[in-house]
Amino acid sequence: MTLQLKSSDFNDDASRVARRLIGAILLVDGVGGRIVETEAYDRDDPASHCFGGRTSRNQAMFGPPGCAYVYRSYGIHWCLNFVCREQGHGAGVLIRALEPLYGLDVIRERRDGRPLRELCSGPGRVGQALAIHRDYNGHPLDRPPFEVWAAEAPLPVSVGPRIGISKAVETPWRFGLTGSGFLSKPFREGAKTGPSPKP
DNA sequence: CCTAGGATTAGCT
DNA sequence: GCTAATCCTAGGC
Repeated sequence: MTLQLKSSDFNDDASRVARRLIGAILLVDGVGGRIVETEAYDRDDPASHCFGGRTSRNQAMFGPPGCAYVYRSYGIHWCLNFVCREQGHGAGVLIRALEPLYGLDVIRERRDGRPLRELCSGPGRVGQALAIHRDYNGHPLDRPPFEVWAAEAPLPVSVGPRIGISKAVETPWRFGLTGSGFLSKPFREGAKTGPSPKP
């Protein structure tokens, strides 16, 4: 944990940011862990909340890069995204899963004592574990309560289609730490890219 | 104004 | 595998 990401690190294509975030450490009030799964969403992407332009819900995604975009999912869950690209573009990275490492007691309590594997393995679970809520919408990620620390070494990253969407279902903008036991779902075999572990 | 449906999860069959 | 839970936005009239 040596390099804290700043807003300029997010001024890039969402897919590149999404891949680069695998292995990074995300903390909210000191609680969190290693990011093991992300998805990219862009403006000209029918699956994105930004598709069709600016609305009251998605306005944070059109704000400065390196801020949070928080949305309510299925009326139940709060999901966390990192805003990407230049201000006004409309792009983001959904944080889909963490390997919980910091503040485990707090996380377990918020997650009702569920098993370790189920604490942060899904976007709604991440939201609950880190106590994400609407007041964080638009909040800069390089200021408290957020901290995002860069991954320290190149890691094996799996790539595949995004989950739970009905449009652009084939776009391979889901990224995951290869072999992690904390993914929301496994990746198809052979969906690897970047450095891979020796067989 | 009205309402369909969603970047999900947990619990049950 | 199936589906209820639950809110609120976005889009239609």
